Amino acid sequence: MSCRPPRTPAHRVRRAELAATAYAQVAERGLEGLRVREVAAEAGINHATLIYYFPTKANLVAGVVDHVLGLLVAPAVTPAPQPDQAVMHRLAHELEDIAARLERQPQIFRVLTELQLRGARDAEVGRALARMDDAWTRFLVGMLRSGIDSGELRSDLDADRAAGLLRAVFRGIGLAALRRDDQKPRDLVDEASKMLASWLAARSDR
Amino acid sequence: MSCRPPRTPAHRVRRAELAATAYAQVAERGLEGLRVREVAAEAGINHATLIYYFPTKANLVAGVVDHVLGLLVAPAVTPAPQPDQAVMHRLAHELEDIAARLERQPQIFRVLTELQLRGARDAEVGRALARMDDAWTRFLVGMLRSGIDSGELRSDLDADRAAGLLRAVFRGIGLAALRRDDQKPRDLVDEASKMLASWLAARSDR
Amino acid sequence: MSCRPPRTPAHRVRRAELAATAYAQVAERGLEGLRVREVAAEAGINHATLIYYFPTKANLVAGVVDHVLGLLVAPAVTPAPQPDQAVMHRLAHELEDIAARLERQPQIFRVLTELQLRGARDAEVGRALARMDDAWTRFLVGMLRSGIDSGELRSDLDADRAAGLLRAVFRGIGLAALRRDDQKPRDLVDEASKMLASWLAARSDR
Amino acid sequence: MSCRPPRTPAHRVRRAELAATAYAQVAERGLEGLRVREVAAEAGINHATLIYYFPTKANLVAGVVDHVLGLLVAPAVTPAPQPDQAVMHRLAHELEDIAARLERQPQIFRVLTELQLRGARDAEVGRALARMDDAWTRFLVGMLRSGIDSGELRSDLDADRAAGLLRAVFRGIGLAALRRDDQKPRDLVDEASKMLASWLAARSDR
DNA sequence: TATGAATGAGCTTTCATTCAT
DNA sequence: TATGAATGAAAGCTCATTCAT
Repeated sequence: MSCRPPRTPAHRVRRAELAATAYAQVAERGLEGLRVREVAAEAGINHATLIYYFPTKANLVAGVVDHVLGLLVAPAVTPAPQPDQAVMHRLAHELEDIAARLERQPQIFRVLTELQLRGARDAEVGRALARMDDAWTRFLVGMLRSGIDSGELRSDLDADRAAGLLRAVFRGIGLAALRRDDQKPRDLVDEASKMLASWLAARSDR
Repeated sequence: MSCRPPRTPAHRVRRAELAATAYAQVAERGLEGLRVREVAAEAGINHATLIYYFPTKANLVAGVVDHVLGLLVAPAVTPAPQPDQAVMHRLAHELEDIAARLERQPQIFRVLTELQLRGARDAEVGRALARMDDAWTRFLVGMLRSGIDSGELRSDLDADRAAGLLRAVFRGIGLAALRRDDQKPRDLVDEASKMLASWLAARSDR
Repeated sequence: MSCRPPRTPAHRVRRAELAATAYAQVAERGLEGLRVREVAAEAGINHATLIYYFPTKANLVAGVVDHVLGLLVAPAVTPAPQPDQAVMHRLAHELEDIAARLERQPQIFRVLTELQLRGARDAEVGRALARMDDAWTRFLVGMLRSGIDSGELRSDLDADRAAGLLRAVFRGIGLAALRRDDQKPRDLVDEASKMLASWLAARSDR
Repeated sequence: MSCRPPRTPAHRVRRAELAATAYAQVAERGLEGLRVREVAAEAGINHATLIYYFPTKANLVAGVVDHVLGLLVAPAVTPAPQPDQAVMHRLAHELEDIAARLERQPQIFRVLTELQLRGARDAEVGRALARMDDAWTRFLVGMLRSGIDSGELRSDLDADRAAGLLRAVFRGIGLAALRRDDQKPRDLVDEASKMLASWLAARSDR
């Protein structure tokens, strides 16, 4: 409280490392099971030292939020297609990205859900997630609009409403990570790809 | 612990009431914020009395699970269509049901998500949810199969995979309740209805 | 509090039975582990019914005291020798009695020790035990005096001091029940018999 | 639980002090009346601080056990006689030691009895007491053997059985502390000294 | 920077006891 | 007599946070 820690690069790096450790704990035990002492022990430092970097537990949770958002915007497994490519191709890439995450780091969806639930009661978490959601929505709307304009997508599509549904579909697929014995994420994504194509694509055969 | 209370009808009713109170608390403050004393206070009884009905907190959470499952199988807002009706009609009814819940009791999706997260770490909760999920899956698969057999749905549909995606879509729509300022649930559901139709329905025009 | 239960014979019998049940619980789990509900459950009645017979837990403990004292004065395994028999013979009988109890119902010494510890802090229990102890002391002193008078015991014996030591020896032997893997009670008693003889008996060989 | 406190000398000292406080509480109110909060209050610290040193109540009880054993092996009031002195003299010293404790710190016998009772149900406590008892037995047996070999004690003595009875006698004398209005411990010990002499000593006059 | 020690608010659970029926 | 329901006073324990060094 007296002297806030400096924002040197080394400090930032350390904070990021500790936030990653906290993220791992949340993935394992849930936000409810997050313990300051446990995170510090996992990081091999004294709990008071952790508090030096994150003065309150809320700060630590904010660090976890940052970490998750960082993971989400991180370079996907496959290189992102250019904006000038076909919309259906770009959507397929998004689905591919989700499938890859579901296979390699399913915890991210779990932690994200934990944070969304908390966001409803914690204004700071809520705002951060809302920002991310808005950015995602804008991205989807833009993509859909360009597809509609180019004639690749159905002309009677409402970009805003369609983006809302797209988000719901993606979210729903991500939530499959919460079931243990679910079917292969790959199958789910392949089927979703067909569904979206039949829904969005302009009917060239008419 | 020594002498368990009897299972008289009155006792069951009381337990159900208290579970409902606990459910409301979870909806408001999350599973993490569930407090035995708070639930008792809300119900206007001593906390020890609550423990008389639910000897442990885990029991109380199990009561919340039962309550949620009860809500989910409760008679939907509109009368359920008969199994001999068109599949698309029945699917539309499912969507309608979700929309109605999203408008009238959105907490149910919030609590359900809380329970799913806990289910990953709490075997008892996990089992109960898995049972529900399995029943839902069987229901969807059966519906899709009958549609495929009758020629109403695309003949090349894989009922199991399609049911998996359907579940994901429904789940994703339900999760819209976690966002505060989302678009109208009705719009989301209407759009989803179109999407599912274009995906599942046999192309009579070909 | 309003109406104390009647003292009918049936009532007394029931109280005695319940006290015996409580005694068994104390033997098993200690005075600290005595639970009103547990005793009631063991007796197959509602805990409130037990409270009807023993309005407070202290009453129940008093009942256990009575039960233990009853066991102690109960007809010993072998018929008690007449007061006109040799003192050493009567002492040997006392030792035999302890040995028999150590073999058949060692719990009695355990419970007795529990009660003695409590008696230091609970006036009611303390008084009851003190009465018993006094009676025992008087018995021993009388026996020793008659032996001294008759010339069977050493003439220079101080009956009061000797009785005190006798009590200590008996108590110490009884406490052997608190050790699990102790030597055979029989050996202990036999050895004690020799020790007391060499200490108390008049030296006829001098 | 996560990060156990270090075992620095200062820490050990503090633990010992707190264990002594707990010991005093047990002496005053019994093991049953031992309260973590009460001990902390008596020590002038917050109860959570006490838990910092003794993470569980069982740990605290173990600390009390250690404290008692430490008191028992502590340098007796009078300097311990050398092993080459007469056995009867050494036995007399043991009795003297008990008498001194009975007069100066009678609580030790009370607490010891509490612990013995608990040891029957608490494996950890039981083991610690068994170790002490074994050591004591070995000490007595060794002493008796040397006396028998040197001709100071009766040649027909069975060292093991005699040690068992000796232990019982000592224990019984120690238990005199549980009675409030008992005779002087000194008288008891003097009488016991005579008794043991007549029992153990070789009859030089025969 | 880093740490061990210390703290207070609050949690679930236990249990003897009371009471209306 | 007998019972199920209800209660309040604790109890042990957890944990984020503070602080002196």
